[in-house]
Formats: sequence, C-alpha cells, structure tokens
Amino acid sequence: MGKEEAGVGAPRTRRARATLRDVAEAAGTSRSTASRALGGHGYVAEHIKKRVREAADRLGYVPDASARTLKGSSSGLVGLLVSDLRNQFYAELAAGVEHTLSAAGYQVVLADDHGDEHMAQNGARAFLAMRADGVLLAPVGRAATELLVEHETPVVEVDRRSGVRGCDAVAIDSEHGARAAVEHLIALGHREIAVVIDETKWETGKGRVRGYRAALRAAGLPASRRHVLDLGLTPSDHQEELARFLDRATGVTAVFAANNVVAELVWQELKRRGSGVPERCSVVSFDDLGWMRMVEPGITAVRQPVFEMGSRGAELLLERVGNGGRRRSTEVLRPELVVRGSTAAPKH
Amino acid sequence: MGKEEAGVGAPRTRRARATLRDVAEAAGTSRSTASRALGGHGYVAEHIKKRVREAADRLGYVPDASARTLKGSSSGLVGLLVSDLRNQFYAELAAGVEHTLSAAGYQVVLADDHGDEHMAQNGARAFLAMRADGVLLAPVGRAATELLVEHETPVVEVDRRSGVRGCDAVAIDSEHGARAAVEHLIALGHREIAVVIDETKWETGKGRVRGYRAALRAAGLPASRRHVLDLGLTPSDHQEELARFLDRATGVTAVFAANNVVAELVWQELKRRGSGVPERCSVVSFDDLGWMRMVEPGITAVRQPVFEMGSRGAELLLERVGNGGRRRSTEVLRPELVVRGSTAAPKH
DNA sequence: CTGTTAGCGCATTCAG
DNA sequence: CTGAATGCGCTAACAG
Repeated sequence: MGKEEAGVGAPRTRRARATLRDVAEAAGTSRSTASRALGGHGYVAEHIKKRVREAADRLGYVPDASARTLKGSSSGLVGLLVSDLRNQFYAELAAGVEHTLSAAGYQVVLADDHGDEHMAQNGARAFLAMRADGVLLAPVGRAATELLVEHETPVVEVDRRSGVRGCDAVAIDSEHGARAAVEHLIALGHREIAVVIDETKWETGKGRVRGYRAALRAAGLPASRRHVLDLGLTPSDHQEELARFLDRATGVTAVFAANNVVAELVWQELKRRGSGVPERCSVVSFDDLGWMRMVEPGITAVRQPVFEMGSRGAELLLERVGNGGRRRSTEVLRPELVVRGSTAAPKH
Repeated sequence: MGKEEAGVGAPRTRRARATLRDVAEAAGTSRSTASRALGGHGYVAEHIKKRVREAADRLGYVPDASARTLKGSSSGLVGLLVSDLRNQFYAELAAGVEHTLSAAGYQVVLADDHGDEHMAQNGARAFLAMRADGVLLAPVGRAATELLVEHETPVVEVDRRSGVRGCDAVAIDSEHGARAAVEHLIALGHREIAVVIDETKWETGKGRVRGYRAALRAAGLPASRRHVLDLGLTPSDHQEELARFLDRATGVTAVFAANNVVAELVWQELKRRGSGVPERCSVVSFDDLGWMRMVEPGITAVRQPVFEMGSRGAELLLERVGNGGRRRSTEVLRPELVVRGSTAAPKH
C-alpha cells in the first residue's frame, strides 16, 4: 500500500493543505497544466481549465505565497513603518497607504517603531527578509532608510526626509504652513507669539520653526529665543514644563502649536489655568484633528492632507516598483489654514 | 570566463542579493554548515562559526523569509483585519496587537475591509495564501472567520463575535457598560432616555441595546421604540436623520451614544442646535476618546480598554499558535464609566 | 495544447 | 563535527 492511500477511510484525517499537486491529481492533469489553468497564462484547453478550477474549488485550494515569492521576483508585500499608531496622524497615514496598496493588490506589513531608531532598523530588516517589494517609512533616523536603499529596496519616506539619497519622499510643506499660521496671528495684531514644538532635529520640525521665524521677520518683529519651547520627544513632564514656560512668557498673546501632540498639551494647559481662548490667548495648531472642531471655540489649524499623503506615497512607491530606474522625486503637499474661533485680535 | 567572474572589476555591479550559498562560499564551507552556524542549531566549530558570521555581515546577508516559510512550518506572519483604521478605536486596537506581536517576533500584516464583507474575505484569503500563523479579526460577517477556521488557521475575534465555532474571542462587556451608563442617567433623575446607535446586528450593538433596556427595566421605566435610533452603517444623511429624531423626541432629557462615531454626531448636532449640555440634554458615550475630555463640558463616557483588548487578543492568539489543541476561550473585558460634566440632573 | 524538468533559498536528514 | 542530498510549492523553459 503506497502512502498515497494512507488515511483513506480514516475518520476526518483532513489534509493539512491542498497543494497544486493535489489539484492536478484531482483534475487528472500535470501540475504545470494546473498552474497554467489557474494562473491564466499560456494555453490550456477550455474544458481542462474548467475541470482544474472545479477541483481547486472543491479542495479549497489557496496558492502558496511563499512558493510564489521564492520562485518569482515579487512578494506582493510592502512594508510600512510608522512612529506611533496611536497618534491619529499616523493612523490616518497608514489608512491612506493601505487604501492605495490594497487596491493595487499588495499586502501591507505594518511595523511601529515607537520612535526608536533601533526598532526601526529591526523593522527594516524584517522587510528585507520577506523581500518586500517596497517600503514606506516615517523614519526616526537614517539607518533604516540606508539599510533598505543599500539592498535596493524601493523606499518612500513619508512626512519626513532623512536626507538619504536614492529614495523618494512625500512631505507637507511645513515651512509654508507654519508661516501661514503665524502670519494669520500677526495680521490679527499679535506681536509676541510663542511656538511650542517637540522636535527640531528633522526637516519637519525645522521647517515649522523656519516658517515661524520667516513670518516674524517679514513683519519686522523680533524673534526672541524666550518664545520658543522645544519639549523634546522623550516623554517627561511636558505638562509641567509647558506650565513654567507660559508663566515666564509674559506678554505673549498667542501660541503656535507645531503639531497635534503639543496642541493638545497647550489646549489642556490653557484650559486648566483658565486663560480664555481666544480672549487672553490665541491658539493655532499645525495639524487639524477631529477634536479641534469639536471644542469651543474651534481651534484654528493648519490642515494637512494626511490620508492623501499616505496614498500618494504609496502611488510613488508603486511607480518605483514598476520602473526602478525612474529618477527619485520628492513631492511636497501644500497644507491649508482653517480659521476657527481660537484666534482673534489681542485684547490690549 | 565562467559567469561567476562576471562583473569582477566592473563598476558597482552589485549582486542582487546575497544568499546562503554566497556566504558559504565566502567562508569556505558548505551551505549546510553555514546554515547551522547562523541558525545556531547543531554543532559547528567555534572558529568556523565566527568565519561564517563575518562573511554574512560582510555580504549583508539577510535570510530569505519565503524560503524559510516554504521549508518550515511557520511564516512568522500574523494577519490583522480591521474595519476602519481612521477610526481611533481600530487604530488603538491595531497598536495593541502590533505591540504584543512584534515583541514576540511576529510581523503584522494589516488589512482594512472598510466594513465590507467582501473585502474581509479577500483579506482572509490573502492571509491564507501567505500561511499566516494566525489571524486577528474584527469581522463584519461570518465568512472571513469561517474560511480561516476551515483551513485550520487560528483565529481570534476582537471586539465582535461572529458566532463561528472554533475561534477564540476577546470582547468588551457591552451590556454591562451600556447598563452602567444608563443607570448613571437614571440615578441622576432622567426618565426619558434616547439611545443612538449605528448597528444592531452584531453582538456588540445588540449588547449595548440590551444593557440600555435592562437598565430601564430594572428602574421600572418603559422602553419606548421612539427612543431608539439605529442609523445603520451605510454612510448616508446621518446628521439629518439624527436631527429629525431629536425633533420628534420631545421629553427626552438624555442621550446614550452607543459608540464614538455616533457620539461625535450627537455632540455636533446638540452643539449646532444650541441645546445646552448638560442643562437641556445630558450625553453619555460608549467609548472614551481623547476629545471627550477636551471639550467643555467633558463627555461622560464608558471607557473601554481598547489597546489592552488588542494586546490580549494577540496573546490569546500566540497561545493558540503554541498549542493548537487548547480549548477555545472567550475573554470579556470590563469597561468602566468615567463621569464628566456632560451628565447632570434634568432641569425639570 | 500538454507534460517533463529544473530550480528559487533554506533547513534538515543522513552518512561520513 | 561537516558535507552531500533532499524537498517545501510553485512556475517557466523546453520538448513533445
């Protein structure tokens, strides 16, 4: 008795998983014919094709992706690395990426580095191991991007630019957005404007400070270092630090919060100390989240097309996958100022 | 000239990708020895091991995951299917899942079905194809779960239960939470309490309505159908529908919003029509999001341990992966009522 | 139009 | 302790 007979008649000895071989046998053809019939390439007689398809259905056949990847040149996988999925910004980014990629038939492998460069590298290595066709990164450093680029994996950096050559990027025009926000405050009559931010080492943060400074300069206002608070990314006593900053910042009539995280902090602190917004202090945020139109008064904010940025990044990546030789491009998306109630002319 | 020589001295003709064979050759050993040296199994002389490791580093060798999967019995991949990543609830769920899984060395493959059962099935098929070691689902129907379970892929349903046998589940005790919310309103003196919800076909929605009814019943209050608004999940004129509902709902002094989506809708509509919260209408939400403590007054809400639910689901899955024979379990997490300013005694 | 052959990269027998 | 041989499941040449 050959081993093929094993289990015949045995109660429910389910075959672990139907393979192309099983389908071919059931349909009475060779494996390659079955492959062609299912894959739709090459010539296969119509009636055979039908027979194979039926056999495949009957057996619940699902082609093995690993085998395909091993054999072929594409894994159908794209890596996505974000800094913090709990932050709505990244969640929306991920949604945009997923949307475009899944529509194109790719699977998204998600990794969250929690802002840690070491974890980012681990993620990159994993993407490499699974032969990801491409990777989207919101990097925390150069290392992950470099590793990937060295191994000739197409990379698109999203929202941040590490400066590594050989990758595409899509980002928001931080400088422009910040400048628009601060110009709006200046137009209302504010003269002493504070900026609160949590990182200034990447292009994103740098750009926002540049935009802030540019607006002041253009209006002939002095840029005091006392008006800049960089909280840093390491989670610490940010609330308290902000409180002390505001205590010291006498004369300040408006605050520019450089992203949604610090905007939340600023809003809470201002509310806590009963500084009326906008009567005693105007607030404008870079990044427009749902809650900002839910609170009273609504928060004036620079709206970034975050979902679109993710989906555009994915498109850029797909182009690269289709045509590796294309020259690298950086796409810059324009944000837009949405004026709500949190900004008004200063009382004095 | 053998093809091995091709490219020698040529400017930067990088080998596509170093394989174990390349490492073995560079180290002057056989492939199997190299495999053992890197994998850490079996006996390999210390100095050889070192030599292999160095060669691997030098070549930037990254083991091929597809080959491993094909050869071995585990892919190291876990599928995660959510309904809408833009919804903070699912984003946080995903964060919890990713956290636990990546710590255990697994990669997370993310799919978003946008509440469409057909896309859910596609996702499930993709997970099957890549031999996911397990899958976490927030299903929109039975089909995806059934497909996976038939193919003996461990499944954990999160936040929802399709009723399919053979899978684990972790969920929030909706009935308990809803009851606590409504009892809180009753204790404040409310007699006519409306509930707004967007689905009542799954256990989650059903449980919330049950909890609502149970609280009324326990207090001897009548449960009028006029006080229940089920908006349905299909995106339509929800805002308008809600407005009409509130117009008709004379006598209602409090609204129970059954999840974060409808809570936002209710809050906006109440604000729009200037119905003071809580003076003219109290509001309590099932699901506590960041904005609910940012608005004035803060929204009383049933807080669900969402991140924890994701991470607990992942743990359950890992147990199953380690021990497929374990009997299936459903874990129920208790939510907690957080009282804020949006609920108060009715004026009249 | 169909079947035979070969090999993707790896880990695992089994002999030495 | 090491190496040669084998096969995971699939597809792409190549002959028939």
